[in-house]
Amino acid sequence: MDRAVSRAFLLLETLATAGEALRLTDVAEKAGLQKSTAHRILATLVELGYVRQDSSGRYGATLRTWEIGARTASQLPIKRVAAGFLHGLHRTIGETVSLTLLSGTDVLYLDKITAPRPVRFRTSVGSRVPAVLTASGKAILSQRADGLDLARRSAPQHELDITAVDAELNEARRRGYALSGYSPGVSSIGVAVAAGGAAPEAGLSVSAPSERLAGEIREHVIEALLEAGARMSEALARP
Amino acid sequence: MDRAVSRAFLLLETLATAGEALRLTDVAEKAGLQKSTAHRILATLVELGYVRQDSSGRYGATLRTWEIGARTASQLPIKRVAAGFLHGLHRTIGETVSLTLLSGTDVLYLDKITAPRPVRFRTSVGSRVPAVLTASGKAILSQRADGLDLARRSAPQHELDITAVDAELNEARRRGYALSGYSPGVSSIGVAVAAGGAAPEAGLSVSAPSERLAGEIREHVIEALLEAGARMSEALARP
DNA sequence: CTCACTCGTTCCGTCAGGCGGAATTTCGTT
DNA sequence: AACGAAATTCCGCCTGACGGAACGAGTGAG
Repeated sequence: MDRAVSRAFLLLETLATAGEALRLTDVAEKAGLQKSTAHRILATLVELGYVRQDSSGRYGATLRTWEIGARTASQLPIKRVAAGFLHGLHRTIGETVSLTLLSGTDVLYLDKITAPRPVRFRTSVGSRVPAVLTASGKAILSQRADGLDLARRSAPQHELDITAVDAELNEARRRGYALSGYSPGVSSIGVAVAAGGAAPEAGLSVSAPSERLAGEIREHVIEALLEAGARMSEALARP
Repeated sequence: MDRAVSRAFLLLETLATAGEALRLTDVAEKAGLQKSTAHRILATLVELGYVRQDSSGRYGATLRTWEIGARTASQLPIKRVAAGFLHGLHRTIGETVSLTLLSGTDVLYLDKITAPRPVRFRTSVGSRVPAVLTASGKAILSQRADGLDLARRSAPQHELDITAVDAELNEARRRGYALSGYSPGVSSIGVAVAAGGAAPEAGLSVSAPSERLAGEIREHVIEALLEAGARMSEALARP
C-alpha cells in the first residue's frame, strides 16, 4: 500500500472538506502529517493541478477533482437513463425530484432538479445521508434482502427503533413507496428502481414542504412516482 | 515530486475518462506503466475506495472522486450566489441556462438548468470547452485585458481567424453580451460576471435551438441576461 | 483432455526517492 | 530593526516503491 498515495488522497480530502483555504500547518495537523511531508505532497498536488496555493500561501482544492469526478458520474448508465424520468416527474409535479444511489448504508444524491419555488433544505448533489432516514433510501431498503441489516448498521448512530424500522420497511414494500420527514417541515416520497430483477440500488424521490404534499396532490405524486419507478426499472433492464 | 502520487492520479484519470471498466493490461498500457506498478497502485486505490474491481477483474473509477469533488464545488461562493439567478433566468426564459467559469483558455460548465423541452446537445456539467467557442466564454474574454491572448492560445487547435475574433470580442464588449452557434442549430447568448471590478471569471448563458432564440424573444433574453449578470456581479462584490 | 496462450497476481533484489527532523528563508508585526 | 511564526528547503537515513520475472488461474483451440 503506497504510503505517499494514500497520504495524497488524505490531504486532498482534507482540503475539499475544509471549504476554505488552509495554511500548511493546519493541513498537516488535520491530516496528522509532518509539515515537511505535507508540504512535499502538496507541492506534487499543485503541480498536478489538484490543489492551488493562493497569494497568501494557503492551500485549497481546485475543481480538477470535481471535473474528473463529473466525467465518471456523467458516464453512469443509471444517470443517463434517469435524466428523462427526472424531467418528466419534475414537469408533471413541479416539486424537487432527486435520483439517489445506495452506497453502503447511505444514499448518495446523484442528481436533482430543484423546484422553481425554492425550498430551504440542503441536500445537494454529491451529499450522503443514511438510507434509513430518507424516503428513497427506505424504498430501496424495503426491497432488498439485506435491507434491515443495512438499516441496523446505520442505526446506532441515529438511535433508531429497529422494530419500528422493520414495520415501516414492510409497509413500504407492501405499498411500493416510502415516506420521510426527517427534515422538519419537509416531506418526501420515494420509490426504488431496480435493474432487471436484481436488488434495487437506486431510488427516485419527490420532496416538498409538507403542506404541498397533502391531500389529492399526494395521491397524484405517488402515482407518478410508481409509474416512473416501474418504467425506469424496465428501461434499465434492457441496455 | 512524488512519483507514486502522480502515477496514482494518472491511473485515476485514465479510469474516469475510459467510461467502461478496463483490464489491468489496458490500464497499464494507456497510462504507460509497468503492469506490476499499475497493479500495486490500483490495489492502493481500491483500498482507499477510489477504484473498484468488478467480478471479472476489470478496474473502474468509483463515485468517491465525484463525491469529494462535489464537496469542493458546492462550497464555491460563486456557485451558491449563482443558484438563485440561474433559477430566475430559467423561470422567466424557459430555456437551458448555464453557469460557466474560466479555467485557463477553456470554460468549465459549473452548473446548468436544462430546458423542460430537451435539447440534444451535450455539454454536461463538468465539461470543458474552449472559451472562444462559447457565448459566455466570449463575453468573459471580451472584458479581460488578456482576453485576446487567451483566445489566441486556444486558436491554433481550432483554426480561428484571430482578426475576426478580435472584432467579435470588441463587438461583445460594446454590447455587453456575446453570441455563439458553434454547435449547429443551437444558439447561445452569454454575459460575463465579475466580482467587484476585477477581471471577470464567470459567465451566464442561455442556450436553445436557434429558431427559439429569434425575434423579440431574443431581445427579451438579452435583457434578462444583462440584468442577471449585473445583479450577480453586484452580489459577488459584497460578501 | 491437453496444450498453449493470455492475463492477473505475487515475488524479490535493487536502489531511487520518500521521509522527517532541523536549518533556513520569508513574511508580517510591533 | 528585531522578533516570532510560518513556509520552504536541506540532507542523511533507510524504507518501501520499482519492475523484471516467475507463478497461477482462466480460456479457447485442436
